[in-house]
Amino acid sequence: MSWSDGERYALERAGCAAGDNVRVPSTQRSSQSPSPARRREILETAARVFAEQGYNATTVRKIADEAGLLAGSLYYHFDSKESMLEEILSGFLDELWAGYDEVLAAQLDPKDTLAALVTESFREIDRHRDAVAIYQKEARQLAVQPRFAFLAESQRRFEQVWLETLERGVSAHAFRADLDLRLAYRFLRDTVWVAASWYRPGGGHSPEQIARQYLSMVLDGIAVPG
Amino acid sequence: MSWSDGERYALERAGCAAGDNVRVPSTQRSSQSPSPARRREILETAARVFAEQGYNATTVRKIADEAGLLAGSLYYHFDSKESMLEEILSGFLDELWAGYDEVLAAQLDPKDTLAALVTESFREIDRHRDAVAIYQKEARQLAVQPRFAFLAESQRRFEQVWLETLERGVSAHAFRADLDLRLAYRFLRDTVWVAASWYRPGGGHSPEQIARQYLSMVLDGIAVPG
Amino acid sequence: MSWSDGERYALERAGCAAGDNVRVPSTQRSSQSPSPARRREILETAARVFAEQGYNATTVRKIADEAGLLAGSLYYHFDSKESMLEEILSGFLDELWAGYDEVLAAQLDPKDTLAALVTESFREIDRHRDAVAIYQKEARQLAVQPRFAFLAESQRRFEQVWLETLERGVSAHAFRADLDLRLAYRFLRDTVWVAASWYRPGGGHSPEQIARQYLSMVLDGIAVPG
Amino acid sequence: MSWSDGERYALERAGCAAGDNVRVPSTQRSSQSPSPARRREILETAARVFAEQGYNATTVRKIADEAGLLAGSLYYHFDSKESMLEEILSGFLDELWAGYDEVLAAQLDPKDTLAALVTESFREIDRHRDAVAIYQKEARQLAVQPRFAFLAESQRRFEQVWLETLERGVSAHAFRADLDLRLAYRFLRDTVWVAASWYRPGGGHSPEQIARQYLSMVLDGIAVPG
DNA sequence: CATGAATGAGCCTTCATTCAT
DNA sequence: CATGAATGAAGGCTCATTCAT
Repeated sequence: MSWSDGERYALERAGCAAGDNVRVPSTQRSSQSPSPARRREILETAARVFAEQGYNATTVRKIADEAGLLAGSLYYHFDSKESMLEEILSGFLDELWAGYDEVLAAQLDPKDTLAALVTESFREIDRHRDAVAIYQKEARQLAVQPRFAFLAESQRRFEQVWLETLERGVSAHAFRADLDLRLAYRFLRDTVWVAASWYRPGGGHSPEQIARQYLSMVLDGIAVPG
Repeated sequence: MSWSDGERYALERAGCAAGDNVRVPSTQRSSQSPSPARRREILETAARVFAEQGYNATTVRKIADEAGLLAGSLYYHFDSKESMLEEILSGFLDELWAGYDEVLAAQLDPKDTLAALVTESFREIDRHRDAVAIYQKEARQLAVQPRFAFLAESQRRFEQVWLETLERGVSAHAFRADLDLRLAYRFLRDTVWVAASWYRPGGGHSPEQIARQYLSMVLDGIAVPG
Repeated sequence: MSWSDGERYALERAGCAAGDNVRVPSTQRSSQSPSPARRREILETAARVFAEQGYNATTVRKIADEAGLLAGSLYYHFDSKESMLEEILSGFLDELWAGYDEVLAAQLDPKDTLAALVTESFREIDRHRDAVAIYQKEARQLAVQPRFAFLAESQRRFEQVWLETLERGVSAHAFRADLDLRLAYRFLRDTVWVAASWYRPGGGHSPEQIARQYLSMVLDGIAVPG
Repeated sequence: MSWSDGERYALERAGCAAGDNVRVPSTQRSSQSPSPARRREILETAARVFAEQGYNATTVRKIADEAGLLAGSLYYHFDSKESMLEEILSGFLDELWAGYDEVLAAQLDPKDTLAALVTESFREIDRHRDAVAIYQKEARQLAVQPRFAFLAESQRRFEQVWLETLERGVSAHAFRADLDLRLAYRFLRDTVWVAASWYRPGGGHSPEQIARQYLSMVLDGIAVPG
């Protein structure tokens, strides 16, 4: 398998200019504007603990301990445990969609689009490992709550983007015609995102390297053999 | 892609004679001796709710409600919420290993072994959908507890079996030689098990059909072309 | 001043057959039906403590202590601290309106109606002293909450009943024509209900005796006529 | 009913020279020396919010918000939330007693004294509406605390003054001899002060007008004399 | 077998208060 | 004078678990 220009484009893309976001974050600094540094620090701590122990199993005390303050003090920065979760997830999704939108705007051919999306996904896993892990574990249950409706919306758009790409690929004879596309979509989606459960940033493989390997396995499976 | 004898063997296997279990369940009828029927009924209810809402988010009262008794009454049948979880997971793993062991005992060639393992996995997903979903979500955190050491042990053996199969396949020139085998292992493992998160028993596709599709995607990716 | 038949009717009325209630209590035993005895016991304790210390200043621990159980155990009987408050207040208002409705149904002349209403009020103070005290102190702030809308509704009907009685009395030349009726209404209303703040059941005066004295002052004044 | 000289005296009295205070306020400028203007502004805000929401239900942050500073900044001006309350209540009582003392010093006859006291009370309601409302709601619970002993002391003196006036009136055949004086005292006291719960300064009626109406009802009753 | 009632530990959250800047 | 950030003590509530009946 050799890399097309499109794939190269995707794999080399470095900057992440914000495209049109999927949603406007409802938590734009809950009315106050406390020091963003401390705030982000706490949020990253929360994300890590949520990812490690699960959202429900995580106590705010634990977060506070790890962040070096008392449980009550968290509430100076955040409205609630849930609002931390919301901010973590929406922050991740916003960036993800910024990346995806840029890929889509490039109007690559189906195979290159798929490669670029996969690569972008691994980049997001690299950048938001904790958020992705949380997302994997909690999204299904959260999505039914009005507050987390943006998760459901994101899932919907996600499916649409990937399915369209697959369909375009089938039409263009880039992907096998005998695929059950919904199954293939799930296969791809899970295959990529579950990686967050074992991926460790800075662990020998760059996101791009992993993406390349995954693509090699995945693509040569669903591509029309040549 | 055509099906080898080994694959056919795997796909047709119906019975599930218990092979040598990985572990002896410590919870064989927690000291009382209630009607096994009611007991299983409750356990299945618990599994369903655990799978739907997550173990932590599930209250013992919710289980009781769905099973048609009061929360306190559960403790006649089970020692604790945790012991229900343990029984659910160990029951699933015991059956899984019974299936795997039978496959391994057949000493098929690498490609057929892999096919048979994948097929067996989808059969277990079909039979223990809730348990698999719970396993996916909770195993990592549970495995560190002594009580759930059998999870870690199972994971270890799981990795060993799959890696060996892959290695044998590379040696036999059945699988591509340029694979990062650990990556390929994770890829396979996740790809198969995550299916539990969307699979619905009796939903148009039999486990064997899904297995075949997955194998088609996966195998033609990792198989040596040509 | 001598007592008319109507007043005598009011003062002698003993039984309290439930007329048409103002509202259906939304808290009809929150889905369970735990022993009504213990439930009422706790509720009376809560009412007493609320009346003594104020609703906000009362901790559920305090209620539990006084009722002889642990704080958490209250939640077996009640959904929340607020639901106890609701039940206390609605129970009182339901009985009050049962009494008022019976008085109104008797279609007495204005002066007798007023006397009967005042007497009935003192009877309710006697029976629901704590509830009345709570009502006095908290109603204004509670009434704006949807959950306690029945308070506002009751106040509205209350004002209507009393104002009508006063107006009929003025028309019938039973009450002075030079009164500011809204002022007189408030005067009467407060005068009667504030008594709950100092009234002690079984303290020498029966509700009927106190009602008689109050009526004497309200109707005829404290000054020596002439 | 016509107005005696004494009543006229009472109704026309405008100035409010401070007589001998009941107590020396312990909070005279809590150790700092901030601008008295800002201080009073904050105190009035606090009084308003206390009156609206109740002392316990009022957060120090709410006061700060309404006063246009941060919660912590209040502590530059005041020692504590409680000290604000104390200052509000003592300020009101000091002025009230200044007025009462002046009335008493005039040595009017019982009926005129009573009229003057009532009128003075309505004037205080007009001037210190919030403080009176707070007093009504919180005094009972506060009075037991050493810090608020001045409330109990004031109540004691209050009762003494009114009871004496009533007794003098009965002796002088100005008031009915068949009254239960303690009951009459409570009747009068409540009747007057509860008005604070609905009185709105600048709402059509001057304090003197309301006082006149109340006196008319209290002294002569609402019934047409027979 | 099941219920009703209670326990007690722990959770999220609130809030008066402090204090360095 | 005021702010930003934190403290620490409660407070309301949940929930797994127990146990007499």
